[in-house]
Amino acid sequence: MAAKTYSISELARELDVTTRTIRFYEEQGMLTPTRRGQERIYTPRDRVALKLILRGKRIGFSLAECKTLIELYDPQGDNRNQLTLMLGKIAERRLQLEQQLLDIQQMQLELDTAEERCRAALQQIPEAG
Amino acid sequence: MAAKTYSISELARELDVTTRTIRFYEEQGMLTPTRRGQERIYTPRDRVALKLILRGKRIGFSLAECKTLIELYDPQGDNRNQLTLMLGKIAERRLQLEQQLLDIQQMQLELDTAEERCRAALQQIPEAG
DNA sequence: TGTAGCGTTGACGTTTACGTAAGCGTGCTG
DNA sequence: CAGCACGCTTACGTAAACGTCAACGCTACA
Repeated sequence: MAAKTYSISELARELDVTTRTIRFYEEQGMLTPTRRGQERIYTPRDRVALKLILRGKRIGFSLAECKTLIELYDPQGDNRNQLTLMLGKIAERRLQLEQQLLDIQQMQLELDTAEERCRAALQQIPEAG
Repeated sequence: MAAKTYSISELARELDVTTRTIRFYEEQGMLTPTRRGQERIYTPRDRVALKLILRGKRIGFSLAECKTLIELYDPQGDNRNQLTLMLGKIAERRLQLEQQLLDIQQMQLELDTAEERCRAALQQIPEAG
């Protein structure tokens, strides 16, 4: 059974990006859809890669960093060195993610106090019109 | 007692950015140090603002977004509309942070399986030299 | 048959976030 | 007093991440 495939505009609609963006990611070697003639055909695997990219971007990774995320996902590891390198990259990412968690928690705290200040200030205003 | 102040290079060293970057943030209206002649003098408040910017950047906020973070921190709220607007912005940020938490958790899971695959593959390799 | 929708390939434009270099003043210090 | 560290402004350069045409090909369909 042939797995489902997607057109570029299907993917674009579903994941809320432009087709230009998808083609750009391909230019950068982050996606490698097959072709039917000229037309790009995307597999579920391509779709996953694209989602990885977008998720990475949401937490501020550069496209280059997203690319390594895809490499982590792809089972390309064949020799010992590659694999050890890969484990290193993974550990690096973990550290980065943990820093981001701290940053987010810190920001949430700051939003708490900001909101408190706002509400307090609103209390001070009798009943503005 | 006058609070501590900082020179631009002190801040740069401590927070690991270039002086160029600090001046750039000022150009963008995100920092407003006082002057002693030409020289910029930074207060602890400026330092906090800078830290907010850097933290924001680490989790992928644009400088424009970081600027609103600073506004949230600054008690500039004086009239009712401003304050209500501010509360809206705060709520927005919260949603964004929660999405980022989800993204990070998801990535951590993916790193888990990536690491597992790596280790499994390493087991397969007898004892490469 | 034309026109609307989907796809393609260039190629140039734009915004963001700084880097880099030139040229200058200030203040210590060997 | 030469040189170095530190600071300033002005201004051009640049990499990343797309946006925005232009010009074209297929297919369906009213």
